[in-house]
Amino acid sequence: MPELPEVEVSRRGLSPFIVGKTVITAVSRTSRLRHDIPPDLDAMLAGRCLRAIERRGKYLLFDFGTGHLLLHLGMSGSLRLVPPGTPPAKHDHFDLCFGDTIMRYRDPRRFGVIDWIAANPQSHPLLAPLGIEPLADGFHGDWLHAATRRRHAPIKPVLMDSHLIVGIGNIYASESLYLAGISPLRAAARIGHERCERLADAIRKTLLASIAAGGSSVRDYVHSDGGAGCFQLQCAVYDRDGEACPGCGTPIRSTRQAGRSTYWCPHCQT
DNA sequence: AAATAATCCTGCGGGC
DNA sequence: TGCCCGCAGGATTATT
Repeated sequence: MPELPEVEVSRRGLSPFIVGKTVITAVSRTSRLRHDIPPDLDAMLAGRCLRAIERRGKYLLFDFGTGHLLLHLGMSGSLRLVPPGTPPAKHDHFDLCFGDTIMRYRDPRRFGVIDWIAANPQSHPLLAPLGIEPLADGFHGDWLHAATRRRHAPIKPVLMDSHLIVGIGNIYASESLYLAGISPLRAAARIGHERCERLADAIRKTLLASIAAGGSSVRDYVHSDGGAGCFQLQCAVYDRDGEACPGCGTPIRSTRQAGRSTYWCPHCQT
């Protein structure tokens, strides 16, 4: 569910309320998400002060100085702050309890990840293979062009390959390609330099716009499912099969690529 | 090697 | 009303 913007908004929304505070206790209510949750998390975290919350791709890293709490929201995960004493609901798998608030992790499908990293986060097996950050300075048309010369798969699933670029999920892949005017079916290696420039810009714009849309309305309730109606920038093509393209009126089409739904305008995107 | 399918899990909406 | 099916914003693993 959450792509890079949702994770970044969660990071920004949570930070003012819990950075600088000390963990009273950490509570796990399930043993296993995508991987086993370390059973000794409470021992690692109790009494430790949260220094910062960082983000790498769709992962959140809670820096405690002595190590990092690694958290991934998977397909259905969300984080929120609740008052102490709030009873957990179904699928509320993990609490990070501070003196005055609880950061509560909910994940019905349990595709998420919670882990403790004692050493350098860069060397963690889930983080080490990750690709470039699309909002970093190094991500631009030149880079994208060079990185895709040997990729003959359609550009859409290539954009979603986290070993190449992190953070672009199924929604923003379709939306970015629409903004760039590039067909999701086009082989990545057959997109020229100028269009790679446009695509890199489109990705950056799409992600930043979504962060801005979510960031303004998140306060003590941080979520990624659009529950309060404050999230998710209006999509131009995603989930709009058959509707009129906002640019030219041609019906939006959909198909499946690498097992995921894709949406595009066959007139505006070539 | 690179690209696709199968997989982990629960919930929800549509069709009957 | 309920049942069955397919699908869901991720990412790894196995298979062609």
